[in-house]
Amino acid sequence: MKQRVSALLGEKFGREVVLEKPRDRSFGHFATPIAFSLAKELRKSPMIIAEELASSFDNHEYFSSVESVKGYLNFRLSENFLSEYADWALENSQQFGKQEKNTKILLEFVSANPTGPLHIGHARGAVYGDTLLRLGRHLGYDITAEYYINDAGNQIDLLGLSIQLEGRANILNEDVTYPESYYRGEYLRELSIKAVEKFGKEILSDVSRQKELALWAKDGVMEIIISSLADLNIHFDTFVNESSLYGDWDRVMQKMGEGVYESEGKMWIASEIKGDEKDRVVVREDKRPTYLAGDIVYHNQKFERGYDHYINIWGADHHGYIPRVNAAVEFLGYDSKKLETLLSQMVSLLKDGEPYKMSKRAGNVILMSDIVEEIGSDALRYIFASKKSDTALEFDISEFKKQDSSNPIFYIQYAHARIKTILSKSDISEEEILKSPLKNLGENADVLLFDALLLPEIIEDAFNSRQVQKLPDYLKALAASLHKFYYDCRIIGTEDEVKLLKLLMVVALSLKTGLLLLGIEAKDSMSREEEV
RNA sequence: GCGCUCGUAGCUCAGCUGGAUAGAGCACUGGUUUGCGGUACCAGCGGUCACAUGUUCGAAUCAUGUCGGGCGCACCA
Repeated sequence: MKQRVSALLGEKFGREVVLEKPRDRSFGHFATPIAFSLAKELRKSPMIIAEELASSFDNHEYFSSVESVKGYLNFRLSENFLSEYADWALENSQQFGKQEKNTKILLEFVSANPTGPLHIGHARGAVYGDTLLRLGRHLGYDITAEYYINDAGNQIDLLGLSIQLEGRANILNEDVTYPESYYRGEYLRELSIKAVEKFGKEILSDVSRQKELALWAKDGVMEIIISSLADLNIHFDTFVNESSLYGDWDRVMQKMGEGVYESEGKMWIASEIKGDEKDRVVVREDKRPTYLAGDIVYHNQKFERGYDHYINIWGADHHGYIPRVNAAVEFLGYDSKKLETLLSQMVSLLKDGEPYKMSKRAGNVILMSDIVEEIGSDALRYIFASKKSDTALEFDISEFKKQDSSNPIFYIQYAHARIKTILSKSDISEEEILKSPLKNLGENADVLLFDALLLPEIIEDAFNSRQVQKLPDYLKALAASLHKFYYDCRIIGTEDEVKLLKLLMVVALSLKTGLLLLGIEAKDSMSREEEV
């Protein structure tokens, strides 16, 4: 809708036209301050330019009016335009807001270490990534969702050690002295029990078998991770194991050419000349590769797989890591502009205004699965999708347990359910509703229709700017419009029943489509008894 | 110390490719249709957009500086 108007104006004025939403709806559907920017070139006052421009739109099929107000140019779309667009949307409900794009994107997110269950910080990155994935796919991008499994390096050894400690303490009943760093949490007990079943008790005491134990255990941990992601409606297309990459190391190092060099018995990447603070070690003196080495091979592999664009979603504490990976990509002969790294920031949880207690049982972290159990997947997804991902966030989960308008997710779903209820109560058939033209609706209904039809540009804007919170914001506003309309205007039994029902169908379509893109179920009815 | 980032209503946050009177929810106060789900709606209260300077017809938005918070500054991942 906006694209069409924008294209029309761009053509007419021979320049890019900024279209914005007027603050007050009485100003019209779209507005542009173009007269201000033209004022300088034309050496005329913005008011006069706006007047002239406005009058040049007389009787245009798209607009019922074009007015100039204080130098702004305000457009009001015609009923014909809106009605035809609504018809199209209802007829192609599966396609509403969809596009075709010939771009292949590799989206890597979560990629949490396979050493323990996901915690609340991981959940944010997971929701953010999955929401982007859904938005992008809806817009027609061919996106692959990938999880990178760090199954090499110290943390894997630590996993083996931690299972042994747990098993020795609880199965062999030994007095165990705990080292400074090891993993803790309930999942280790289960893993140690299963390990004994599979390998026998000896594996708990044999230090030389730590690695064997860990490599077996990480698959179990990945199962836990994958299943808790599935609870959030998040699924990955591909998994890449870090351990599988090192066979390629020599070839990749060759490919880096002068990007790597040897010094002090170690291999370094010359990342400083590519804008990093300093050069970094990639292979230690004892020949063990560093974490960066794995990432270099991994990114090489990504680029060799031939995507048009790459997106990584990382925890914000890794932001210092971006320059060195970009440097490696450049040395490998690829365009680092194709690699986009987005950050997901810390989360602090409150419950009833108090800091949420970390669970000892879980090893002093807040488990994602605990929160999902407490407030549900829909609410958790909504919370993370509704805030900018790259700023720190604090939220109180008690707010999302309420069953009233203070809980936005409830509020939106209730709007959808209200529409479904009305539609089911009316005697008019769906066919009849669809045939009826959306004309002479009156001002309130007209506003609602326009709001509902705005969804496609919201989706596009949210994805392109990577600011997924624009979608939940929109849905909340649309739900508010609906509730207000519902309150003001009776529908069943009125003369306008047919077309008002059609209007509501358009609203429901946008709500449902929008919720789906957030990975949230659009309910057809709300039950009062239901307590999350 | 250096780098990144944030500072908007009592609280949690939107708004930031410069544009019309700075928004929402919560909290607080007061109201609502002889009606389709009141699980809703309306109104009020509440702001020096951290501070300063600059650029501009126009700055919450851009630039510079100051103050304050967070994160990073590994041959850990």
